[in-house]
Amino acid sequence: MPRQVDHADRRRIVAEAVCELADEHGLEGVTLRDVAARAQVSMGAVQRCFRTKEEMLVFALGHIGERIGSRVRARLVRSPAQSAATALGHAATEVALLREEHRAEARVWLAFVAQAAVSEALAGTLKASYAALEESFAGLVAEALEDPARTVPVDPRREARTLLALADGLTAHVLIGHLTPRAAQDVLDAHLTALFTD
Amino acid sequence: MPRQVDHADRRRIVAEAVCELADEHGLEGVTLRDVAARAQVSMGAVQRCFRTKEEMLVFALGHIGERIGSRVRARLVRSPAQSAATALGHAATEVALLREEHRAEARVWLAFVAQAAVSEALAGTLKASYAALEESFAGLVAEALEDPARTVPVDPRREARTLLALADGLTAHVLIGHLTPRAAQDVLDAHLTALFTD
DNA sequence: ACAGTTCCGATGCGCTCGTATCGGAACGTG
DNA sequence: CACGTTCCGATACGAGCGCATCGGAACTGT
Repeated sequence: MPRQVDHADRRRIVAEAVCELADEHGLEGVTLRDVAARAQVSMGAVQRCFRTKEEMLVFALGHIGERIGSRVRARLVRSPAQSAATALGHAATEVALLREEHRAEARVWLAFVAQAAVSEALAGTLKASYAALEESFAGLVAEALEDPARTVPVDPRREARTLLALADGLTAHVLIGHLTPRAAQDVLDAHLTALFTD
Repeated sequence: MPRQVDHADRRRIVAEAVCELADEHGLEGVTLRDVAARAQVSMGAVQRCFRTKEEMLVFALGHIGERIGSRVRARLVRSPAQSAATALGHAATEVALLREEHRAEARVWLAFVAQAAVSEALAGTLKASYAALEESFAGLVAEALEDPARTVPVDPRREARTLLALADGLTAHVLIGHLTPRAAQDVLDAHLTALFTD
């Protein structure tokens, strides 16, 4: 067996470059040449890792989805003593990518979501990510609201979907400058408070 | 004065073509040639209406924003006798573009939102549309919740922002296939019900 | 009818894109 | 130390892009 290369690792490096460029110029500003340059490899190397550009984009989407998902999961288990409600608030904030240092990820994610509306391959990857998030959220909502003294019954799945959609919508509105991150956080907090005080 | 052409009208026709193509192949699938062909005019005519492609896209965004906005406004005044709460529900459904026949508009809108995250020109137009919607919604929320018997005070502006973000998030989730239109409508209805029964 | 102005369809240019190709560098193996 | 395999950098290619150009069609006012 002659010269071998860690393909998995290179794919990750390339995916990072894709995300950086998508953050700066949008998804359509991502070209193979620029990606290769940013990743400090040759175009040939990129082509060896991914047969086509679409394959590269799909991998990059999965990569960033994995990163966000694992950060959310980390938030959920960091402090086992916290209430489910608190955990849910943290996780939702994480999903909404409101913190300044995650603005880039938010832009990339939004670009992928828009593209997924017309690309079956991207849509599949995205749906998997969202399904996993919805599951996590639904579990947390159920746990946080299992108080038998509640006057109004709540559908955990529906509340999870609400939270997820709200987080995504807030992310978009922050990105285009309609809301400040602070205002978005305020909206999110108010929604959660209302959810847990009914 | 020699031969004259209704430029405003042609711009509208071209904008329609832009939206149709953006719906089918995403915003980056929109080329001047395809737009001209779809609008049944020559490329030269398109170039006469819009100096650059970006100018064309900005106009198209404004055009579709105007269409959606006026539809929302129509919903708000159609039946003056309806309660503010009902009007708000209708308007929110309209903004979320959940009805099948508006799916195309939703895809176009999402494409523009994503692009606006990296394009100042588009972001400006979008912000104006959202600001107007938020204003309308905030007014309706205030009207619907002016019941002095309410136990918990509500910030109309914040609720308007919540509603707007939720609607946008739901739109995106429907487009990528994570939610069915029915499920999205269900989420929206539940949110409004909770808002008006607290 | 003619002159003057506006408009636009056709065409070309320069560029960038994604992809295909291939010769040689790199390296484990016998 | 060659040999064989794997890898990749450089380059070529055809397609498609946005944009510029321009000659003549179309139409108005005289």
